[in-house]
Amino acid sequence: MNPDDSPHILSEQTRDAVGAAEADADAEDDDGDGEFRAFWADVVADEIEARDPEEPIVIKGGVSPSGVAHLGNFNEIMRGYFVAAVLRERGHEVRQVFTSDDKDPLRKLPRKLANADGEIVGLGEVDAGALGRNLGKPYTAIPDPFGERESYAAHFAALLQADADRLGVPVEMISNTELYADGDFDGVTRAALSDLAGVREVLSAYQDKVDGEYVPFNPVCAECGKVTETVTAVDLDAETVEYACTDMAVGDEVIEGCGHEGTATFREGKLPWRLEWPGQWDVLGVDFEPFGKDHAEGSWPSGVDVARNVLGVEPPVPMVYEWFTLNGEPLSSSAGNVVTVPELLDLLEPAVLRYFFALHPKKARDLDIERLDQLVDRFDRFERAYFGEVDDEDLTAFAERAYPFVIGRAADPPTEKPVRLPYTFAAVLGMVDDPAFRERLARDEGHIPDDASAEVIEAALARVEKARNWAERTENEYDYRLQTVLPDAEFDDDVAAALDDLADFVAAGHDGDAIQAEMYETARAHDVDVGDFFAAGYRLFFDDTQGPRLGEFLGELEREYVVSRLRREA
RNA sequence: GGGCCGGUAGCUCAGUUAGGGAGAGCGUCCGGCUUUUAACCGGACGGUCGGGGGUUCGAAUCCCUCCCGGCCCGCCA
Repeated sequence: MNPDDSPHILSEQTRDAVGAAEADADAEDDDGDGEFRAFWADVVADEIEARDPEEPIVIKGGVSPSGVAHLGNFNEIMRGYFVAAVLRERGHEVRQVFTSDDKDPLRKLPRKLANADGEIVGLGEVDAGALGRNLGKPYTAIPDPFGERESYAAHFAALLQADADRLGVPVEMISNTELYADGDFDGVTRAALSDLAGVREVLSAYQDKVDGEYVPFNPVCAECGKVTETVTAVDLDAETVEYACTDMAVGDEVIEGCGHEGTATFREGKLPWRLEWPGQWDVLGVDFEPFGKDHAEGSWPSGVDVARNVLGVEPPVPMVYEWFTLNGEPLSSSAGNVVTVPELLDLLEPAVLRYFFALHPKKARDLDIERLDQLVDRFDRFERAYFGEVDDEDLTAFAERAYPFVIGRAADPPTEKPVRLPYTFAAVLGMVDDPAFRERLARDEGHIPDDASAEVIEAALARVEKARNWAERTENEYDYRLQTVLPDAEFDDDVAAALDDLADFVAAGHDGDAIQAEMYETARAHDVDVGDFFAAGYRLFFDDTQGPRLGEFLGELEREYVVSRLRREA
């Protein structure tokens, strides 16, 4: 492979500066290097433009259906999204596609599945037999274990489509099975099978199994429906192959063939991955494709080779992205360490999630659910930087370029900064349910400007539900709620007497500051430790050992409720 | 063993394209908000930029080397 074919286009120090300069004739640079790019998607877009591609420019992603459409899979869509958005902003017509590689055979049972709502369930909760009986068959030939869609593949594709919709990404889902069925792959298949010696020579450099007998086509057995790998003859004129349905090794397991011998057309089977991937580039005219680092040293080099030397096409601009970890551990659906887009959207706004994908792809990133507040804080700072409120040149340069894409408004960037409640404060507001009360508390803390419109306020308060879900899910220190019924608690006599006195004080009508001060006075008067007294208050109102500054908080509540609660009456 | 990509403060990260001040947020500590608790405001502490060598007037940034981590180097995708 030519060094220029390295997929690490965001890592290299000396890129093809000449090409970039030609593509960007108005770039002003003194030393001849390319224009500085604060946003990686612009670097990629430069590479694409330098090739002078035909329009529409095609951006692809794709995965093989597996158990769960998790956050990592979504790189395939979101990394392309930013490049597509940048190219559109530069005036290009762009088509973003996503191939569901659903003619691949199911090779082993997934441990976990995601239902239509993106919730992760175990195999015990679905018709697992529908999967187990169909090992070896294409995903599109396997019933949906949830019994909702026409196939397992359709179920999985619908999940990703729904996630893309949730994040506002216009992506066109393409079924690989349909590409074969419609004949789109006929030409590629013919090219692969018409020069077997050439294909074997190319592939044997990457795969030990490729020998003088190897035929790069996997027919689907007409008898048992499984994807097979033993082709005994090729008839190019008829566009068919002869095959025998033999056993297939999958790791340590063996998926048994049925022994059937038959004939399959080019549309009744599939190409192996190393040919299929470049085949997709050819068929779909792909100009750019991001892929995970696992492909970087494996199928990418062979794909480049196949594209040029078997199919006679140029491979797309590549981009390797690093993998995410979740809570410090690798994403693994079998180990249960996965998170889906819908799950995350219960915890944060779509813009924050898009921001996460806008960060530099070559860095391995951990998504720490416990520390989700840090991610949101970083987004908020990123947003403030866009509006010129942060004294950080680098961040500001990145934000000025990337922010409009992150919030999905490249065409009409906002001119006013949205009102944002700090995430942990929003979590605190979750302790009460009344929106008006939430608004009053937020105003008291100065998080809502006096002249904010109803729409702005509603948008700001929308974060409260997210943050509250986060506090509940992680059971962290922000997870407390105002108790509507009297918690089960017992107090010493002197604490009880102090609570009664405080109740009288509140009943007499005082504001929050006064109540706060009185709490100290009352505690002293009854010879009660101040900490114990506050703890009693937190127990009564939150059934917890800690909470917000109590006196001022009680001043905001309905007086009658506070008085009766302090008297342990209701 | 070979190749690729990473390694910056306790945590999460920016800065590496374009060599010149080592940074942000969070956490911690101290202080303020009329006397502990969330929030808010101010301040401090905190890093041999993985180690070493080299180039340079000057290196987190370029080169070499070593260490650590992930991925690939069977099959599959």
